[in-house]
Amino acid sequence: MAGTTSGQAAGGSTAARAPEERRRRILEATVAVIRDRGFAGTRVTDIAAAAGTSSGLVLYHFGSLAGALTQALTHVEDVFYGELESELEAVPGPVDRLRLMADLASGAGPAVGDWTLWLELWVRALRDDDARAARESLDRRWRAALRRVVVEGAAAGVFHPADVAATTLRLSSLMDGLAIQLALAEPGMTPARFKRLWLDAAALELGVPAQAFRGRAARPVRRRTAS
Amino acid sequence: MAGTTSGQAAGGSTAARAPEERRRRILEATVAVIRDRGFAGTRVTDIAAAAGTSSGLVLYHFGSLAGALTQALTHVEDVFYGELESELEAVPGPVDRLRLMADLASGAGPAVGDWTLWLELWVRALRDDDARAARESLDRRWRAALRRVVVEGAAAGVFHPADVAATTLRLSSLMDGLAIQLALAEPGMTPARFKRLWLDAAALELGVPAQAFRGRAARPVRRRTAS
DNA sequence: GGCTATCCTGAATACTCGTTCAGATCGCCG
DNA sequence: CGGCGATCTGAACGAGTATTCAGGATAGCC
Repeated sequence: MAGTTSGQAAGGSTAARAPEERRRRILEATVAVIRDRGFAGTRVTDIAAAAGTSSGLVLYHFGSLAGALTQALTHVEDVFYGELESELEAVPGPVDRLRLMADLASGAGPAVGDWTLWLELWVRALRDDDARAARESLDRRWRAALRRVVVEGAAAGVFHPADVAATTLRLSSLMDGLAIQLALAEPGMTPARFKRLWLDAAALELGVPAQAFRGRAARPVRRRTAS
Repeated sequence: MAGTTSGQAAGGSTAARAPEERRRRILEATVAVIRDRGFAGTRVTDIAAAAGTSSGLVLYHFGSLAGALTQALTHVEDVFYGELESELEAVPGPVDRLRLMADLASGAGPAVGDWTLWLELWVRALRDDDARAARESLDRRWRAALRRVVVEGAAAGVFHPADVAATTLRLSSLMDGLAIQLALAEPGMTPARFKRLWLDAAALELGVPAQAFRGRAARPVRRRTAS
C-alpha cells in the first residue's frame, strides 16, 4: 500500500484529510460495535454511524462487512499485544509481573481485559478461519508471556512449578474460565475477586505461600494518554 | 402434557400421529442446528429441514424462531441435568465421582461435554435473558454437584480443601477455560489431556497426591440406550 | 486553469429470511 | 354423514440489510 508509485504522499494539511486516519477510526468503531452488539448483531450501518461516516466508505475501505470485521480483529490484536509488551517491560521481577498480568486480565487495562470481546471471538473462531487465526495468535502470545514469567521466577528460585507447560496452560485456562463469569457479570464475581482467585491458584501451582501475591500491586496500571 | 382433557388421547395408531413426539423432534433438531451453525446462523428453514417438517410447523409449535431457540435451551438443560444426576448417583465415593465429572466434561457423555453448544450459550447469554437464565441454572447445578463431591470428600477425610467455595469455583472455571481449547480443537488439547490437566489441578486444590486420581475410571461412562 | 486519481456520499438494488395465511388432512363426535 | 378442532404444509409477503453505483468533492500536477 505504501508502494503506490506516486500517490498523495504526505501533504501535511489538516488531519481530517488523511485517509489512514479515517481507516483507523472505522476499525475502532467496528471493534466498539462488535463489543456491544456482538459479531452477529453488527451492521454496516452501525459501524458507519459509530465512525461518523457513510456505509459506502466502510465498504470502500474494507470491501465487505466480513472484511471490516476481520481487519478489526487484527487491529485489536495489535493493540492488545503492544499494550501487553509495554506493560510487562515496565515492571521488574516475576512476582510483580504475575500480579500485573492479573491486573490486566481483570479489567484494569483498556484492551486486555475486554472479555466480552474475547467471548465473541471464541465463538466466531468456531466457524471463521480469520477469527480462529486471530484468537490463536492472541492466546499464544499471552501464554508465552505467562510462561516467560513462570520460567523467570523458577530460575530465580522464587517459583517452584512442578511442570511448567501444565502450569502455564492451567493458569491461562483458569483465567479464561473466570473471565466468563466476569463477562456475564455473574453475581459475586468482581475484578478484585477474579484477581484473588487467580493469584491464589498461581500460588498453589507455583509452590509459594498465597501471601506472596497479596498486598498492593507494585504500581497502578498506566493509563493511556488518549485514544 | 398428559393432562389434556379430551383431545387425541392415546389412539394407539401410528407414532407419527403424536404431536408431542413431533415437538420433541423439532427441539432436538433445533439443538443440532445450533450446535453446528451457531445461534446466529440458525434459520427456521434449517430447523424444519433437520426435523423433516415444514417451517410453518416450527412456528406453529413455538411461535417464533426465538421461541424455538429458547425452548431448545430448556430442553438441553433438562437432558443435561438428568444425565448428570443419574450418572453421579451410580458411582460411590468422592474420588470416583470427581473422575466421573472429568469424564463427562471431557466429552464422553452425549450432552454434558457438548462444549460448542456451551460456548454459543455463553455468548448468547451476554444479550439474551432466556439464555442467561439457562446458563446460570446449568452452571449453578454443575457447581453444586462439584461442591457436594468436595464436601463429601472432606467429610470423609480424603480431601483437604483450604476453602471449599474458592476451590469449587476455581475447578469449575478451569474446566470452562480448558473447554474452550477443546471446543476449538486447539492442537495438543484432547479429552485425555483435558482430564489429566483438570484432575492434577484438583489434586493440588484438594491437598492430595496427583496419583490419587490416576488409574482408570472406576467404570466406563454408561451409554444411553437410544436417542 | 483544466485533468485525474482518490476519497467519499447516500439512494437504488437485489436478496435473504421470519412470519403470515389460505387451505389440506385427519381423527373424532353428534 | 357432516362438521369441527387440531395438526400440518408451502407459497406469498414484507422488513431488513449488504452491496452497487452514479456521481460529488478535493488535492495535486501539468
